[in-house]
Amino acid sequence: MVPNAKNSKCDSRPVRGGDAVRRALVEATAGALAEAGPSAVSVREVARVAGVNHGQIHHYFGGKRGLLKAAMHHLASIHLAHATENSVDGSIPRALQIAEDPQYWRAICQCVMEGDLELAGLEVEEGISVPRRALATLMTRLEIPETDLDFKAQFAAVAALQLGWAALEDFVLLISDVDESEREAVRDRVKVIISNWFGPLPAP
Amino acid sequence: MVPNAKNSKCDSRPVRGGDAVRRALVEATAGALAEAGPSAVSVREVARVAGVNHGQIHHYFGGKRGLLKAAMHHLASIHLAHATENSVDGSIPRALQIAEDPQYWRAICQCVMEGDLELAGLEVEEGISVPRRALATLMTRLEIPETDLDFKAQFAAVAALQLGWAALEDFVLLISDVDESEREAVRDRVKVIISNWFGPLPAP
DNA sequence: GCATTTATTAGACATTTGTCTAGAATGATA
DNA sequence: TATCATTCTAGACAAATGTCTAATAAATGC
Repeated sequence: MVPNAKNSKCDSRPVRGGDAVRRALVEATAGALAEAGPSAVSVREVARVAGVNHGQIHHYFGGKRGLLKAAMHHLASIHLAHATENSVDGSIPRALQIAEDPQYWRAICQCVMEGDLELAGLEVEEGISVPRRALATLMTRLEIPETDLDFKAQFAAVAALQLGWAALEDFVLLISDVDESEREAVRDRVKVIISNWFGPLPAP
Repeated sequence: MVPNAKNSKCDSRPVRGGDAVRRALVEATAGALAEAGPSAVSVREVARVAGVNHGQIHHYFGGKRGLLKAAMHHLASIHLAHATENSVDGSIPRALQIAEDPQYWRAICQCVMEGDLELAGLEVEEGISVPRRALATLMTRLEIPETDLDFKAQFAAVAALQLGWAALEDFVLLISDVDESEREAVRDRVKVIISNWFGPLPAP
């Protein structure tokens, strides 16, 4: 990675002050986490792009693990804010809203693929993870019995589709022979496929 | 990872002889590649589970990069053998046959997510990668014009579904609230969803 | 049996990693 | 101004990594 990165607000002047340092580190970590996965995050590299001395990580987060958790929590709270905000304004909330927060979902996929389920499942609210909450909402809304295996398979399929899309969009478009000029159109059509998956939802 | 692994045929007696060493290293690497991604592969660890001195890697493969390429090539050739063998016995070949070689597709996903497209796209035959070949077959079989964006979107969606499934099956089942006893049934239903994606295919 | 090639081993080497610390700089408070 | 807590810096440290090599062991060809 080039030392002269495109992250961090200024790059020339180092970041100062407790909150600013915390924020810069968390944001830089979140980016690296979604980009390359937890094990590939280097605390020294993260500190460099955040414009901060690497010793600060131990000071503010206790170590790499604490920094990763803080970054994941940061991404999850952003996503949760988007999700609730979307459901407030009248629009029907869909199964998972992966197209919205690709960084969050990419980070989840990275953690899962590295086997770090603790990190991937950290985004809980009242004991329930974010995707699990979407499932529960959808099932009550559609009045599905809890043991309907057909529905569970449908949900699992659409979850796999959306996670796969979030994590591998570029590659999927590549093997589908979609060039740059067609990307937007194809992406929109895939969104439609996902939206229509369960048919029209009844109003709450 | 525990040093006393479950890999390698014997574990007690070290592997000897050029071909045997090569094979043991490639197989151990393929496993680690699918499990944790290229950057997480340690040549020393791989040599240990293969029952081989780590110096052999430089001797037989020139270094880590060569070993990774050999492992990817190994997985791709297995998959290609399965694919052609399947299309011979009369059954209709489907878009991608991801459920068949999860190790291969997991490895592909790992490479893509780390940004190592060279490694992910190495599985070429006559200049065309494996997934790209599936696309071409399907399009000629269904007589789809090359510029049909709706079809490309359908193909991209099913590719994302299958890749996402291969890479994240455990996690998807987890968030879908599928417990151990339901796994097999749900998995079968998802296979059906994929098989019926493009409707019945005309005979070749 | 001897010579030559191949296979194998153990280790050196530089680099990178995460952790932790002693001390300097900074800022607030009294 | 003097005191104190916070913030920040530079670096030490052990562990792990990929690369490469000199030396030994084994096998092969004559």
